[in-house]
Amino acid sequence: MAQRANWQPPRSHTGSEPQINERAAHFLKALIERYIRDGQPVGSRTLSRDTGLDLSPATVRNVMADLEDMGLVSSPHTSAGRVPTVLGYRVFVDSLLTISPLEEVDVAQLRAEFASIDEVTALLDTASRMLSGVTQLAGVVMLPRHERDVFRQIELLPLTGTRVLAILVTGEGEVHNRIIHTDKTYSPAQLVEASNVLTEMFTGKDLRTVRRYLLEDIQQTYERMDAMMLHALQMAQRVMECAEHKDDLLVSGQTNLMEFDELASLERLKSLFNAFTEKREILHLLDRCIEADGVQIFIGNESGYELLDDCSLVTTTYRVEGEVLGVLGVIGPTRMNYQRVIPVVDVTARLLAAALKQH
Amino acid sequence: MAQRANWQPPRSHTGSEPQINERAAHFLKALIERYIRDGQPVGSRTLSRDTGLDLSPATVRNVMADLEDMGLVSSPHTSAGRVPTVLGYRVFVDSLLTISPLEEVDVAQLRAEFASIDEVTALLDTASRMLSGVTQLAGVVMLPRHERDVFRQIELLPLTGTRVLAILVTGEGEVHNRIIHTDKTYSPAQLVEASNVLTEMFTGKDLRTVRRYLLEDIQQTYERMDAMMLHALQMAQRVMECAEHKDDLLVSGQTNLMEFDELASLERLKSLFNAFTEKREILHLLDRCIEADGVQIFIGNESGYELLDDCSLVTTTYRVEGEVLGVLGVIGPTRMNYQRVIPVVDVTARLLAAALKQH
DNA sequence: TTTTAGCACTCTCAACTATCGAGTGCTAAT
DNA sequence: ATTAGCACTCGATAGTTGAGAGTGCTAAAA
Repeated sequence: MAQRANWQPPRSHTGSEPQINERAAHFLKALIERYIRDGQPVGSRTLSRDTGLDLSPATVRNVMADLEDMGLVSSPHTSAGRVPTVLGYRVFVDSLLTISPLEEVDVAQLRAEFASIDEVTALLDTASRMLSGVTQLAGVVMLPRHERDVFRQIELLPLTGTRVLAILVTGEGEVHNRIIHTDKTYSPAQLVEASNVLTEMFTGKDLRTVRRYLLEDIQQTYERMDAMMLHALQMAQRVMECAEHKDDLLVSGQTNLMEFDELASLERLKSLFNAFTEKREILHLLDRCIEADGVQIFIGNESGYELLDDCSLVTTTYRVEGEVLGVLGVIGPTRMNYQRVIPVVDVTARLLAAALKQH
Repeated sequence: MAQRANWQPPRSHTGSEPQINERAAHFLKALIERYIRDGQPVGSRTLSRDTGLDLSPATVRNVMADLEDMGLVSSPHTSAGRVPTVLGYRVFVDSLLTISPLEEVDVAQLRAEFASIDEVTALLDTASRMLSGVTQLAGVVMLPRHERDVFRQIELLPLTGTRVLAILVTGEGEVHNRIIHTDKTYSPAQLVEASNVLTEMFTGKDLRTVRRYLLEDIQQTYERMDAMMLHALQMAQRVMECAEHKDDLLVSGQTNLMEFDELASLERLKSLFNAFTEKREILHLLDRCIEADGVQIFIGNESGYELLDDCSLVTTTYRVEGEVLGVLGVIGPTRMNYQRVIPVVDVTARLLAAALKQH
């Protein structure tokens, strides 16, 4: 039940896809599946043997020539077999792929892994490890946006000088802390009072509301406030500034990518690994997936990021009660086992969502 | 002043080092310096040209044969030049190396980088990036142990069920938070009271003292306590359990290591990178450096960790007021520029210590 | 006794060649 | 529409060769 992949085949990606007849499609599918398995260009002889259809290599060659004209396959050189192009993968993934859901036992095992975990960050971390562990690719998890988190309590503690440590507790036990600079020094008692004022004022509201209030309403009621209040709100503003940009990226299993010879160039790997530590570019890319419904796939250069040229990205959102919390997925070579990866990503997102919901 | 390297040459590492005469030492030094520069085996012709001494290649060859007998150099094959062995590097590093302190302008620049930073973790992160940036190797920073941190405040917040969010503030604005499970549910008011009791009880004491109290004294005064108190202390125990093992590792610039051909094998890199993400082994190794005074160096297999076989580790401790806080350093290929790396590690540790002292 | 020149020798590296095999495109026959 | 046949292309592999770098040894020179 839970693990049925909600995969929508006919969502075309780069405009319209080439029209191919049934037999050609059959061969394309066979070719890509074979290529994904072996990583070797596939020749006409192999293909004529492989497919159920009883056709001679010569016939297959004719079909392949057609597929090549359509830009779905290409040959590395004259006397090698054919290899799928990005467009070929696209067609494969959009309309040829047969997704079989994960075994219920596997799902149960994954679910159990989540069950023993308490903290949100630990859950996300587990999800990322799970993705990379199961697929043997790199797993990525974009942390939930905190927009919708519920303000719960704020604590202000004096440090040396004009520095104040602010601790913001949201939702079910998320702690954000930050050091802010104030224009004057406050006594511990003053800070306690400010904390109390703010906590009372905002408890139970979500952060978006709080932020809006701080930015807009504060202007209007400006004159009517006493000094204490004003200072408290100014500090709150500083704190919220940071809570905004807290969304971050968890990556695991990077080193799995070293196993694939299509990525084996050190230069490639280096830029890829740098991207994983910089996180910025990957975050941008994942941000673009946040609106999509269901599993989304970027193949090769479709992402627009040169460093992912020989890679594919399979993502989906995870959500609680309809609200999108974040994006997770895997990054691997274009030649990855989509048939398996897609349901894994799908299920992981569902399980993560279910686990998060309990909090 | 601050940047004078406190490098103690005659600290022998693996027992006694071979006795070599002055001329041989001179050649060994020249050979290693050359090899570090070019990465190519060094031949007798080159060496006779390079060194100030006016000796023919033939003479150099005799000396090299001696050095080879002593196990200080080796030749990859008959007709290649010589390459330093681990033992050769050891001698070089222990007694041949001339350390020149960093330029004052460079030091000032690094100092400035630290100056603008507030939070402790950010400082450590900067140190790590600094190390990798300046040396073009991988920088590692072991986080300070929290043993000596001062207990400042504890906050207990109820979550769903019997879960309680504990927030512990130590020193100047370090926040540790953890979810603990209790045996029964507490009302918010009860938790507030417990927080107050604990905060009053422990504020100003260092964590080690607090922990000792929790483990020992608690037994003795057991009967005389009221229920509230007992519960509070039990929770405190749980919290302290975690604060102990919080010491962690920051790594940056891993990808720099991909540039070195001696590490270019994917297998090697993979195990190295895994070690960086696992952190466990590296932490163990750094732990062993914590007692040493001044810069410490592990060359090749000296570390005992197979995965560092072709690597060297240059570390030093950073301390505030005599108290060792942690260890930092760089990891790079055995063929690294020790002459430059050693002062960089040394200075970074001093600057970091100075920056930390301000808190 | 130390240093050096000379020389034969070893080994790597790069370039070149030959060969094999896989796979193709095209054409003509089925 | 499909297939067999055939010439052709290209990559991979192995073997060959020559150049170059560097060595160890020996005998002569300092």
